[in-house]
Amino acid sequence: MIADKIRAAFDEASQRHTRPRQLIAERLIQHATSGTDFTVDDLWQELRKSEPRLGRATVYRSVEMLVNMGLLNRIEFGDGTHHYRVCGGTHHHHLTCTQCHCVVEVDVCLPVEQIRTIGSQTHFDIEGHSLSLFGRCEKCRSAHSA
Amino acid sequence: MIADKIRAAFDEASQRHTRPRQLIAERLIQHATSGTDFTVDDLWQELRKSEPRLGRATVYRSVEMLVNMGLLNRIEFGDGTHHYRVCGGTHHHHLTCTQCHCVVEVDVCLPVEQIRTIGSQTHFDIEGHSLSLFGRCEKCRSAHSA
DNA sequence: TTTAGTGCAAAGGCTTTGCACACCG
DNA sequence: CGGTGTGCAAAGCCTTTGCACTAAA
Repeated sequence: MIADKIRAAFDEASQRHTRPRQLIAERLIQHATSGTDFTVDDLWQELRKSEPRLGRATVYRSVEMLVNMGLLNRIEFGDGTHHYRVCGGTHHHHLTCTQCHCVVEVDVCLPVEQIRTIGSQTHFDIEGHSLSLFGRCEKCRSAHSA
Repeated sequence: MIADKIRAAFDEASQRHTRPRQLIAERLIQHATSGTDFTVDDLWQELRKSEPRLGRATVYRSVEMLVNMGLLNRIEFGDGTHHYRVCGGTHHHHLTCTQCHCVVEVDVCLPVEQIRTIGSQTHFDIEGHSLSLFGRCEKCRSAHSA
């Protein structure tokens, strides 16, 4: 379960159970459950509601840690902005609406043997890939169909 | 030819042939020819050698314009940095070395019918996609094989 | 001459860092 | 208590903006 993974990640990376990290973990679990993505600032604003003194830097530090541990996925948009998203582990990619920035998980992927071929052609040791699809979601299409 | 495309892009988007734009075009043609990618700052530094008074903002403005016209491709790295690259038009993707950041063009791509399927499943009007492969290039692998 | 395009410097946004303090164990 | 983790504010980066000026047409 994702909630356990998040808590385990904090445990593994640190020596103390602090209130800020508990709050961050809780909020991330909610995001994981609802499948919503967020910016560091989103997260900070949300957390500040219940803990006004929580520092922005703390949020940045936790997010960085979780990204390094592979629990949080950084989604880059073409315009240089980016969101984060809890990634439970299964390999998947994202389809983002270019208008409202909503994100949907998709399970398209590159054929494995194609990746292998590229690896041997280029003499690269291929470690990973990221695939982003862009388009307009149903809502935005109908809203702007005029 | 790519050189013509770059010049044509400047012509189309503007009314005057200025020295800064000529210099930028020239430099981009070189990058296109050698297949090297670059940051805005790289480009600015290079141009400053021959034209010390050339402003950073001018480079930013030109790069933005060319990205919008599809002639320059912004490559996002996982760590939030990004490079630009002259893209002659043919559809392709990039394989980047996670160690030295060198970039190779590859012609892998998602099967078209998969994209279509996703579109209808998600009710998105899919407009495009970006695919990045990461790995370690031959040089870096042998250098660090120890 | 006219005004698009430029250079400069200041302002902006996001992120990181330094440091004293708090608080977990 | 001891030291990790925190909050705060300052500093850093990269990028954009405002504005007076330059130089293409």
